[in-house]
Amino acid sequence: MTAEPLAEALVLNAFQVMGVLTRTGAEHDLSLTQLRVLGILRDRRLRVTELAAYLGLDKSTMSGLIDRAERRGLLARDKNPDDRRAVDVYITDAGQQLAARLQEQIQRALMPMIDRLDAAQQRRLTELLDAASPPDRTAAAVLSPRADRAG
Amino acid sequence: MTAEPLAEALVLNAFQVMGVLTRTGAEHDLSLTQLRVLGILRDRRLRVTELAAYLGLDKSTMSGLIDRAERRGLLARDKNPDDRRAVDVYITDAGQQLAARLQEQIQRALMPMIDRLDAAQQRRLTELLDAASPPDRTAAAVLSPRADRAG
DNA sequence: TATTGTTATACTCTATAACTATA
DNA sequence: TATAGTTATAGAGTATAACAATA
Repeated sequence: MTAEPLAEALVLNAFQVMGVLTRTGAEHDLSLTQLRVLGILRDRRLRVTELAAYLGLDKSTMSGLIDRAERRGLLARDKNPDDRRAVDVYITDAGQQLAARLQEQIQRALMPMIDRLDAAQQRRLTELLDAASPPDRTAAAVLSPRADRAG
Repeated sequence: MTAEPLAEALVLNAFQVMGVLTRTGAEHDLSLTQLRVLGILRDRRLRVTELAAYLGLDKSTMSGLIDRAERRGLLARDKNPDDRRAVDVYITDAGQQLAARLQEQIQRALMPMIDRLDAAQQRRLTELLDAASPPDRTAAAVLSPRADRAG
């Protein structure tokens, strides 16, 4: 086999983890993208364009995502006082509460995977994943706030 | 910190791997779902309902996905000879070639992550990911054919 | 002129409900 | 009756292009 077994394991694992995130989000009618928006805004207030950059999306896409989350009371918009073109986006209390619940639920849903390893293996896997993951502040921010501060 | 560091590492890593898959697919105008369809059909011929079950999607969703892939010449439909209600779906030569190219490109795109580890670490990470991942034949099948046969 | 954000438009992905054809 | 697949419909997510307001 010329195939890279690690590549295969990474892809398989990623699909399983994303499955957990997708299903957990779906229980609250949240897409993966909305999940990330909530996670990112948990400890930041960002303008529309900055948020779009975090997610790698167009600003027009961002407008729609914010609209729908705002309609549900999870986010809100504010005029930026320094630049009257800009719009700041921030999470509401309701959004904050939902984000906290999601974090718990995701951790719990990942437990079956984690519990397949003993404590030493868990530590080792964490180290290796951290070592393999290039610093990237835009990637996750779904679990704890500033989960992305590694970079 | 009560947070589970392994959970966080898994999520961060999953987003990075999915980013690679999404970007690679996008270079060929393929969504993540179309990528998976192609991967699954690489070495199987399935009926519409079976394919939908693999992906966890409704059969009506599946119809649309197949329509669009068929229009692009990547898949084709066949009447099932044994059950005249059923429709078999299979990958075309063009689809097979595209799938092979995608596999190469994905492997190459994952290399920056993999190369951050030395050979022993790579083996160890592969083992740990395999140990942590519950058997799941529906998850991946994006890289090599039968990448999902672990279960 | 360039940037920020929204809107109009179009396409993909997704599910639900209704339908046809077969079993 | 139940199952296989398609179609109609609706909504979310996405990008491109055009626009208004501001810098």
